Amino acid sequence: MGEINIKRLASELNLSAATVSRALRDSHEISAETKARVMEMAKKLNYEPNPFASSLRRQQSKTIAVIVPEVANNFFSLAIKAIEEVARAKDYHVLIYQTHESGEIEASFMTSLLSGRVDGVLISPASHVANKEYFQKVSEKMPMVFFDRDHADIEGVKITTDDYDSAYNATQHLVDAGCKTIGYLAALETLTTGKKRLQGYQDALKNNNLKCQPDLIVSNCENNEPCHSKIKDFISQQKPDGIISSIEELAIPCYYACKELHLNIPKDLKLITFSNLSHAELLNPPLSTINQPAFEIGNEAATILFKMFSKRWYDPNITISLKSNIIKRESTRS
Amino acid sequence: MGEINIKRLASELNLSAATVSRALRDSHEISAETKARVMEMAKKLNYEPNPFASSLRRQQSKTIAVIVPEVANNFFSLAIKAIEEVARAKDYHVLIYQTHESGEIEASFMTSLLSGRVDGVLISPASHVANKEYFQKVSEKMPMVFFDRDHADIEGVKITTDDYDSAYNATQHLVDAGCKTIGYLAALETLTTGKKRLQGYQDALKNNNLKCQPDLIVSNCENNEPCHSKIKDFISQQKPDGIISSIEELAIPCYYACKELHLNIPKDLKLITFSNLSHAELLNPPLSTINQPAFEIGNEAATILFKMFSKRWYDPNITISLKSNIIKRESTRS
DNA sequence: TTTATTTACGTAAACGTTTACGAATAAAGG
DNA sequence: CCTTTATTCGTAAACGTTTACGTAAATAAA
Repeated sequence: MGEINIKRLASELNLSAATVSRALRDSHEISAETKARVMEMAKKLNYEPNPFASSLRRQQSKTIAVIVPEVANNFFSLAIKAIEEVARAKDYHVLIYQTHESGEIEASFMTSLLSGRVDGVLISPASHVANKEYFQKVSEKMPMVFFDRDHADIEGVKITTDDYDSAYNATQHLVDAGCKTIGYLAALETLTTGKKRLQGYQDALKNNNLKCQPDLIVSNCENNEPCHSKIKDFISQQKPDGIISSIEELAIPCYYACKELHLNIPKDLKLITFSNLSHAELLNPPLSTINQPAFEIGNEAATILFKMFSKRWYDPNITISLKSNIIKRESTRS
Repeated sequence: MGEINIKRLASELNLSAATVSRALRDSHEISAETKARVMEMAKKLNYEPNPFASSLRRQQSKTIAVIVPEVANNFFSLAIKAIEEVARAKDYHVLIYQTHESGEIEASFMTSLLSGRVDGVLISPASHVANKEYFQKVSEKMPMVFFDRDHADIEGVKITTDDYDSAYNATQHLVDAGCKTIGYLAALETLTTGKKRLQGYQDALKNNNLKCQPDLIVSNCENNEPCHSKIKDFISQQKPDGIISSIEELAIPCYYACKELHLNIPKDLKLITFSNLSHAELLNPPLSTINQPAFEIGNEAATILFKMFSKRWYDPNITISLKSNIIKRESTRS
């Protein structure tokens, strides 16, 4: 029977395609009676307008892109959940891209978006950064919002958390719990996010007159396998009595390392981590966490993006910081 | 300076748009020399072909849709991770839709896909089912693959796990551990997935000559808040010494309920659950799980979808079952 | 040499919408 | 009565590609 398009729909109704188009878009130029006829016939024939023709003509895609390092991550999956909900409410579609922390992949995605495939971008940049100039290019062409992660040297709208404060407070919490030798598991070091967390940790140490030795900081530890032994070595050699982990993925190995080293959490070693683990309460021992408002970040970022679409947002260079929530549990009990 | 399109690119090169288009697509009709010139200029001008014009003309979108109940879920986020990777390798784009278990939302997404916005669909259907006829409509129009969840009365390509066997084996495991009164936390009851799990549980009980009372089955428990008290009431009233949970979301409340009821896992109550919790090992006590190969399911589903695109897949009605992995931990120790 | 074939490119139509412009009718104003 | 304005719809161009078809030149076959 062939596909049903607006011309066929129009001819069924003895109308022009223009009139049908306008009726479907509820234009004031069309009489109520005609609109009703069009709607009815459209429903009857299961007419679905071709989005590509529409996007081509109108120069807008009704689609946004979400670029994240990984989907399978407690934080990002929650943020995506929120973003999809906001988009759906606006009848927008959501394209998902994973960079796997690669700057090259990120660059390839971003430049492909220059084609106009999307009306806007929500991005949490990869930690392995390549060139960065594509950020500029994309944001010149369409609204773009950074969420959670960002680069200090790139302007734009950014939704982050209070990374400095929460790292500072978490470290202070360890100090208050009696820790004297506090290790830091670093990550995202190329990003503002990671830098601020590290700075919060270091400043907290200084303000408590605790030494801030470089060998208390474990870096370059974001791949999986070597990570565990690196952390285990760190614990057995430096013998920290407290650890703050800048990402969840580095805190989990601590549990295993402590088991293997027969160290008790929190007696021998107290542990707190940035995390969106939903069951931290049920771990053995319950894990103290710096909980980022992942859903709220996604929600806020998407909401602002849509405001930018409708020109109800004017500040092209602002950072909005949402508060993280430190939840003290058994793993940092003094 | 205006947007750079194929016509401008062509005029820069003193070529026709047709030649440029063919060169960019590496057509044999174009000389190597011309191709090189075109490529160079395209790169120089940062030319990105308009995907809508291309999709409109070629009648294909280079995009697939993934419809899931939730993104923020250990299972689905892993599956999506795999799907995105497969899609990226094929230069395809991935649209994400969340149904929140609503059949109406699902129906609305599916019918909107009839517009041709995507070349194929990967779907894990909502548990609250509405009409179902849209499954037929969509699969008539484009390749579609069910993953994890499916409806028995709908034909199609389905990638599932061995729900019956794994539920049976998990129940048997509880029996072997000495359980006599084994409760079942039901979910997904409208789906084949849920029915098979329940059947596996029931058959295992029968084959072990254990009574299979209806009041050992907790149903309609997929919303969050009422769920906890329902499970707590169930445990305190029916006093099961073993529980198998058909989804992770129902197992977690058991931990809290047992705490509140001062019951010890596994001494008073043994617990095993379908789950993709990555840190089940670290829970208190470590949780026995029926681990579904989420990544592999996503990978397999996406791979088959692409085979369907290229007509290298012929069976329109087949169910491929991947094996789940039962991991016995402290929570079911006898 | 003539004819057939291949190579390399151009012309123009097509994909299915949307919208600027125009026109016809009806209503209102003078 | 004529003129203006509002209402409602149609015509045709435009969005940026792709591709069927045609063609000129070069090469091969005869």
